Parts: sequence; structure tokens; C-alpha cells
Amino acid sequence: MKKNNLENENDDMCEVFKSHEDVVDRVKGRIPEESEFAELSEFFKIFGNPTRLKIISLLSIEDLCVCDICDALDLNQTTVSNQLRILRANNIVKYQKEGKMARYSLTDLHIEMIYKVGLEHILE
Amino acid sequence: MKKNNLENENDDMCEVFKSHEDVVDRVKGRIPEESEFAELSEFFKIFGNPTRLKIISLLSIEDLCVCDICDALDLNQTTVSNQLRILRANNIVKYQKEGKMARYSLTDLHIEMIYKVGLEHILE
DNA sequence: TTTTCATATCATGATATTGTGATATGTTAA
DNA sequence: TTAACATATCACAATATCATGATATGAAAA
Repeated sequence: MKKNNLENENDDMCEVFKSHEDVVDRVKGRIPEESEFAELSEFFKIFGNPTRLKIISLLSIEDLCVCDICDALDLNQTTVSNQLRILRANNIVKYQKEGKMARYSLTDLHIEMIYKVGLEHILE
Repeated sequence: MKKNNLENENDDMCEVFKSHEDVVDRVKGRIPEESEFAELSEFFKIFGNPTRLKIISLLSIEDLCVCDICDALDLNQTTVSNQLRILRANNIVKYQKEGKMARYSLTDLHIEMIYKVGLEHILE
């Protein structure tokens, strides 16, 4: 039994979880699907770790082999390799084998953009 | 005792964690400080949860009260309120009290940009 | 007052993520 | 072959995060 009378346009009451039905209906139809939110959150989760961010930061300057990343960040090889695996699995870095070495680079410009807008945000 | 001879410019060996010293020295000087990576990863961590992304997605369409968010996302009030607290603490949403209600909105355009670039990335 | 409602905080068990030691793989040099 | 090296994978203890029930706060209505 909902109110049909519109005698007050600025009625801001939510009346026990019934909320503003018109507003709710409008926005509900304009957001992505469940599965896309799941995928997107997995993607952003990758940026939520300082080690991975450092790797992304380095690779936004130039392509590097695993060994150089370890050295530049003063991290052990297992740690870097593990994080690179996660970055690869999430399509954030790619690599090219060169003999014994693996040269890593960022997958595309989206990655660099997100990293830089984030950095801008926290520095402002 | 490092090699000084440059007889081979394309020498790609890393010689046991000594890596490519010139490259490493160059990039090391161009990345942010430890504390900034910590802060930035905390910031991005917020985007790494589907519930919070949904809230961000809704608020990128229009400002909403807690009740509307619960209803639009079919989530219980505690969950939404908890995530809003995290979003507030991380400067991702702000709110305005209007009587009993709290009307939430995104803090600034960076948030919307990051959300949208991420969505673009996973949809391509 | 007291009641009702919108929102916030606390506490917790379930689950996920972290860095790292041990070890494996695969490539090149000897 | 064997040895040395660059990188990858496995396993796990320590830690962090999640959703949610119980409860608190604070504003407006009665």
C-alpha cells in the first residue's frame, strides 16, 4: 500500500526500507551486471597491493626483466615472480621471452591511466 | 667486481642478481616513495570489492541516500553502511545530512574516471 | 517525554591474500 | 652430458577483509 499522493515533492522520508521508488527504479536499470562488477573488482584488487603498484610504476617507465625489478625494488625473487604471475593472470602485464630472460611490460594504456589518476588523487 | 667492457651492447645477462645496473639506477630514481605506494594501494583496495563498486557505480549516476542504495542493490543496511564508512574514510564518497537522511555522493571526478577506465578495460 | 525510523558502530566467524622458503623448470655455457 | 643462472610454482603461517547479527545513536513524529 504505497502513497500515491504527491502533495509534497520534497518528501525525503524513506518509510522503512521502501525508499524512493522512482529514483531506485531509475538507477537500477543503469548499472552493469553482477558478473561485470565481479570481474571489475578482481581487476582493481590487483592495484590494491604496494608491491604490485611498484612493479606497475616501474613498468610505466620502461620494460624490465624480473631480475631488474627485484633489484630496483629490493625484493626477493619469489615475491616479484609471484606478483608478476598475478599481474599476468589479470591481464595487467605481458612478457616476452629473450633467452633466459623474461622482459615484462604493461598490457595497455588503461593500466598506466588508472595508476596515474590514482596517484594524482592521493597527492592532491 | 663488475664488467667494464662494453664489447657487446646487447648483453642481456643478469649475472646472478647483479642485473642491469644502469637501467636499474635510472628507474629507481623515478618512482614514488614507499609511503605513497602504501597510500595508493589503500586507495585502490577500495575499488577491489564488488559491493563498493556497485555503490560507486550508483553514485556516478546520481546522489542517493543509504536507504535507496540498499534497495537498488538488494543489500542489507549494515553491509551498505559499513562499506559507506570505508568509502568515506578513504575519501571516495562524501555525504550531507538532510534530516534523518544522509545523502551520499562521489568526492570528485577522479573516482568516476578510475571506475570508468577500469570498466572500459574489462569490457574490451 | 516515548516511539519510530535512518543510519552507524561493534564483534565475529568464514574466507582470501600476503610474503617467503623450498623446490622445479627451462635455457645457455662449458 | 653437467653446471650455472633466470624465472616459475608450491605450500603455508601470518594477516587482512568480508558480510552480517546485535546494538547504539540521533533526529523527527506522536
